[in-house]
Amino acid sequence: MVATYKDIRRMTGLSLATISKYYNGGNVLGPNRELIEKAATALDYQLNNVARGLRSRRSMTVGVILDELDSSFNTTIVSRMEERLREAGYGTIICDSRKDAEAQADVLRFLVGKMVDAIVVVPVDDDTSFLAPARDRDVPVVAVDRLMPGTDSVIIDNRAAIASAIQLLTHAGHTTIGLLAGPDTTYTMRERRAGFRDAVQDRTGLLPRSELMTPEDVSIEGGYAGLRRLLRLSAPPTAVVCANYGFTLGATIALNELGQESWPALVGFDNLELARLIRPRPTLVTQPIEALALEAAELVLQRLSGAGPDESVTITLETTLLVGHEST
Amino acid sequence: MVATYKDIRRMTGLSLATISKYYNGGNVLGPNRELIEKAATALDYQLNNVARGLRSRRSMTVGVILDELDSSFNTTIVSRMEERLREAGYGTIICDSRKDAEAQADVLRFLVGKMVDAIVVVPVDDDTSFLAPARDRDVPVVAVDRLMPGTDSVIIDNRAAIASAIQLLTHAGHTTIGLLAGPDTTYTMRERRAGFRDAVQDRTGLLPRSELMTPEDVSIEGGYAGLRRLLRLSAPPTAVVCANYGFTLGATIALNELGQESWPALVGFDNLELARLIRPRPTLVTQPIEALALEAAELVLQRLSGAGPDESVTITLETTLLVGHEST
DNA sequence: GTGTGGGAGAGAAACGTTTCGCCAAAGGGG
DNA sequence: CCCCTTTGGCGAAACGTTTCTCTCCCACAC
Repeated sequence: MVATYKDIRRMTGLSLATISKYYNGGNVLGPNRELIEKAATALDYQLNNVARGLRSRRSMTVGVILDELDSSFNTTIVSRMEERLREAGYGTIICDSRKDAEAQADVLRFLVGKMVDAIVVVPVDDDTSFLAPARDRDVPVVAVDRLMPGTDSVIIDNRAAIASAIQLLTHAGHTTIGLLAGPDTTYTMRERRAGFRDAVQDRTGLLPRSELMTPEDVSIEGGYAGLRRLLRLSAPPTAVVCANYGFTLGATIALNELGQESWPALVGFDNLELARLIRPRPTLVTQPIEALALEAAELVLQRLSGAGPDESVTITLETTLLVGHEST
Repeated sequence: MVATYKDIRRMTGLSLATISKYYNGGNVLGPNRELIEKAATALDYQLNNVARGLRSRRSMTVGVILDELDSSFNTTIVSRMEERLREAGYGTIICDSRKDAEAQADVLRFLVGKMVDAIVVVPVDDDTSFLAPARDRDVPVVAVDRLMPGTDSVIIDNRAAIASAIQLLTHAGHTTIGLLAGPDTTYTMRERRAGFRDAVQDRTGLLPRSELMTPEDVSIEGGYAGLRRLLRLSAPPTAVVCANYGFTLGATIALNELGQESWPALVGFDNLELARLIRPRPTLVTQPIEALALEAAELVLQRLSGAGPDESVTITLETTLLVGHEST
């Protein structure tokens, strides 16, 4: 049988209220503290967080919904956030929505039913209606990597990120630049696409031709097919920007199957580790993923402590450009 | 205010016991069922799992401890397991021990304190003593990818995996084969090393020279340095087996920095996706990671349902060999 | 007609905490 | 020396479920 306050009461003669105070940082006299500590170790006592959660209306868990788990971006987010939240006493319940909006809604309900104190989400698209069950029950929600109206968000400056890539490429003399980006259904892709259009116009005075920036399937395959399509154009780009990590991988695979002489300059996204491995070594827009995770965690903790403004908060972080080898 | 059974009682005139029965699959008359359903939707009722957990002594959460989160092996494990467990109503609390035994012990205590119903662990080493708090409280533990005495385990047949690689290589005429493997501190590495030694002896009649199979740092860097060291030997191997994914990556990086003419045949581990990307395209020992995850999930659910034998269970899965391009 | 058994429901007691209201003693300022 | 506040502590009532024990009722077999 697992020990409870009652066992400690039996051993110490103190009341449950005093024991509770001890475990919650209240005022307890030194001798009584020692008594409780002795009893607790003798009984191998472990506080029952479920009972505590019932009374105090806090489960001390945070739900995290990811659009996919098999991406280094998301695993870094989870790893850092989990660490920070655990430090603060919160458990992290993870759910993979597999980029499926319906699954995402299910999962959110699941988490609300699990009485999580807050929810962090990397949403599959821009539709925020699935958050209703959380809102109804005043469960704070923080969106990561997506700007959601009326919701706290932690994002990166996608336009500036792309602009820095374009600046590098135009500086190196490129005038025809292609973009591998996904459809406009997610905030992130929309911003990167808009950032591309604006930056190209800014630098070259011309809007990029539409066939240079059609949307691709957000996947390695999409990047592969997209790069091949770009190079088959009658006036192919001399440089290509990949709007995320999957496109970068796919484009690199495509390049590897081509002769080296036809390689365009490539600017990719994310994942430093792989940069060492793949050829050509691309210039990379690197996101401050760990900082993103920590900001999200702090925002959650702030909301849980009841602090923070009434309106929703948006935190924007900047990327850095890691210049590669054969890309300019 | 969030609705409770009492609100449903007020609306239906039924007792709490009956309402509870309804939510737990007991016998409730049709009309009363409808009454409850109506009241529940009208009140937007959501069952409070914390209260339920207190009374029924089940938190409906499972803790998962990973030695690292940034590995495709582990993310696949988590993703599949989470999906299966959620299907069964369990939330998955994830913790990253970052390959640190002390952190792992902390995290286990943290999870036990969170009253998880079971724990799944990919342990950092062979020391099982950190599991004591779980054992003391009869929290079932399932180890993944490690054989732990006295603990349910789901593993792959590491010896057979390596043997299949050696068979392929010796069949192709290789007689001097190197191994990139980590130190003997984890079960997995020990098995793969032993499998290598046995298979080489089996096939060539000779034990492999010790300098062909010294331990490396388990990391991409270790694979990189290890491969270079092997090729600098006075009698270098004509083929190299990498005992895990990191070694495979590191060795491939090293190969890419060498002239293609000096490439040895390479057999690596895991990650199909990357196999498309890297050159030379290695032969890969592929583990049934999803099956591993599902077996682990089923084992957990079985233990949670009270079924299963008294002794600890070991489930062993087989790998397949995915023959690459330039590896034979 | 009389047991018997099970279905359906009710009341009340858990489950292990936190918290509310109350009290006694100690400390401090006038 | 008295009043007021603070400190440490106590008992009891929550928190929202599940579960134990009872009762009623009806069908069924004998």
